[in-house]
Amino acid sequence: MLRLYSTLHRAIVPFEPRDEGKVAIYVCGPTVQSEPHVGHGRSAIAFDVIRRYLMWSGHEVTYVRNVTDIEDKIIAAAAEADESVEVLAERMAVRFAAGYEALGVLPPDLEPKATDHIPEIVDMIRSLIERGLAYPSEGDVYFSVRADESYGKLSGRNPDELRSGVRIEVEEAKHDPLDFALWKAARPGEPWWDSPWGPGRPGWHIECSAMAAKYLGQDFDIHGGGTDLIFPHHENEIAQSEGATGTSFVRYWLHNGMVNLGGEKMAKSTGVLVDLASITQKHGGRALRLLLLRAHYRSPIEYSDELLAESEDALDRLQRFRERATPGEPDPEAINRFREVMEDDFGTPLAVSLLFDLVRDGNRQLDEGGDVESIAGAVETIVGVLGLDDASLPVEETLDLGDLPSRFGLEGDGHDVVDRLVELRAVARDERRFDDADAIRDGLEKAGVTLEDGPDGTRWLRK
RNA sequence: GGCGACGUGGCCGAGUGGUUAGGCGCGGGUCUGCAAAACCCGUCACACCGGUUCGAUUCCGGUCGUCGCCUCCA
Repeated sequence: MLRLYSTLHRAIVPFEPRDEGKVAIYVCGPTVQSEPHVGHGRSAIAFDVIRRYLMWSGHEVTYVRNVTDIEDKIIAAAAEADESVEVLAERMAVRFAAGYEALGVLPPDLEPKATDHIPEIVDMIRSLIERGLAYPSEGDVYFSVRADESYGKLSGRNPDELRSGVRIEVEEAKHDPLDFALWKAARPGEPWWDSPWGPGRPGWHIECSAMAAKYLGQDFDIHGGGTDLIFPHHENEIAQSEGATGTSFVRYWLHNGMVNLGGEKMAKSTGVLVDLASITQKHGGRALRLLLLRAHYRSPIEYSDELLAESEDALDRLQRFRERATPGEPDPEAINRFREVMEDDFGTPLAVSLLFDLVRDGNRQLDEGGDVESIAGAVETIVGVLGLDDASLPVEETLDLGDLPSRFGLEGDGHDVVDRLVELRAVARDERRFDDADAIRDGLEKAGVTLEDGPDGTRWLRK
C-alpha cells in the first residue's frame, strides 16, 4: 500500500486514487523566462521518479506538466533581449526540454501552454465572477480572498494574519490587499487577448487551474511542484478551482524541497544558481540524477561540485558492476524490499542504499565465482525505475595524449589509439617489459584514462 | 512577527525506543609484476538542557542554531 506525504494533510497518508488503477498527475512546469538551473532539474526528477514508480507498480498514469509562456518576467526578459515574448518563450522552452532530456526525465503525456488556453481561462474567470468570488476592476479581474472561507487551507495561512497589505502599490485596483489578479488589462506593447473585460492577459495562477481541469478533471490525484509554490501559487489554484466548480480540486499535494547553494536557496532572482546545461554537458545527467535521488525529495539539498564528483564516483562503482554482471530474473526479495522503501513516501535514499548493497553482494559473489543473475536483474530493475539509464553521459571530450602515441609509433589521439596502446601494454607485460607497460599506463593516466586489469583483459575508462 | 521544515560520524545523507544504513574520503589487509578495480576489517555519530522510561539519537517540554514561505520562483 503506497503511502505518501501530502502537504494538505500535513502527514503521510495512504494513497487512494480517484479511479482504481489510474493516477492523474499535474506538475507545475517552468516559467520559460531564462535558462534552467539545478533547482528546476530537481523538481523534474523528483516527480519523474514518482511517475516511473507508479507506472512500474502497475498504475495507468496521466502526467501533465505545463509551460507558462506568458508572465511579467517573460515580458521583461523579452524586452531586455530585444525579441518578442513568443520567440523568447519558445527559445527557453527548448532549453528546458534539452535539460529534461539530459536528466532522463520522461516527456509528459501532455504539455499544455498557457497561451493555448485563453478560452478555458476566460471561462473559469467568468464562473468565479458569477459565483461572487471575483470582480472586474479597471480592466483587471481579481479573486476576492475574503469571500473564500477555506482560503489558506493548504499553506496554513490565516488571511487575517497575512501581511500582504504592506507592499501594495497604489495604482492597483484591488478591493482588498489580499486579492490577486485573475486577468490583467493590456498595457502598451504587451501581448494581449480579447476578453469580456477588455484586452488583457491571464494572471499567473489561473492558467494551472484551467489546464488541470481541462486535462485531468476535478478531484484528480496528485498535484506537484516545489515548496516555494505552496504559497501563494497552489493556495490560489485551490481557491480558483474549488471556487469555480464547488468541488474538490486535488486529492494529494506533493512538494519537492529546494536546492541550496552555499546554504542559500538556488534562484534566478538572487543569481544564486548553477546552470543545468553546464553540468549535464560536462558531467552528464546521471551523476546529477544520482546526487538528487540520494536525498529524499522533500528535503532541502545542498549542491556543490564536490558532491557531484562524489556522485560520479558512486555512479562509476555501479556501472562497473553492471558491466561485469549479466542480469537475469530479478531477485524477488530485493524487489520486495525496493517496493517497500518506495511505497513509504518514495524513499529513494533507501532505494539507492539498497542498490549499492546489491552491488557489493554481487561483486562479492562474482569474486567467489558465483552466479549473480538475480542480483544483477534486481539492479537493472531499480536503475530503470530510478531512471538512471535514461539520463545522459558526459559529452566525450577529445583526449590529450601528448607525445605518448608517437613514443610507441602511433598517431592521433582518438579512442582507437588508446585501444592500440592498451594492446601494446599487454604485449609488454607478457614480455615482462614493465617499464614500457607502466609508461603507457602512466601516460594514459595523465590524459585522464584509467586502466583496470581483469581476468578478461584490460578495460579503460575516462576519469 | 506569522506558517512550516530541520539540526546524525571527516563530508553528504537514511533510519530506529535496547541489535549493520548507504555513498564518498581516510587507515590497514587480500588480490596484482606494481597499480587500478573488487572484496574484507577499521574509522570515538546522533546540537544543548530537562522530563517520561529498566533503557532515548529515536517520545515530551524548553534553549540555541540553520533553512524555506509570507513578493515572481521548481
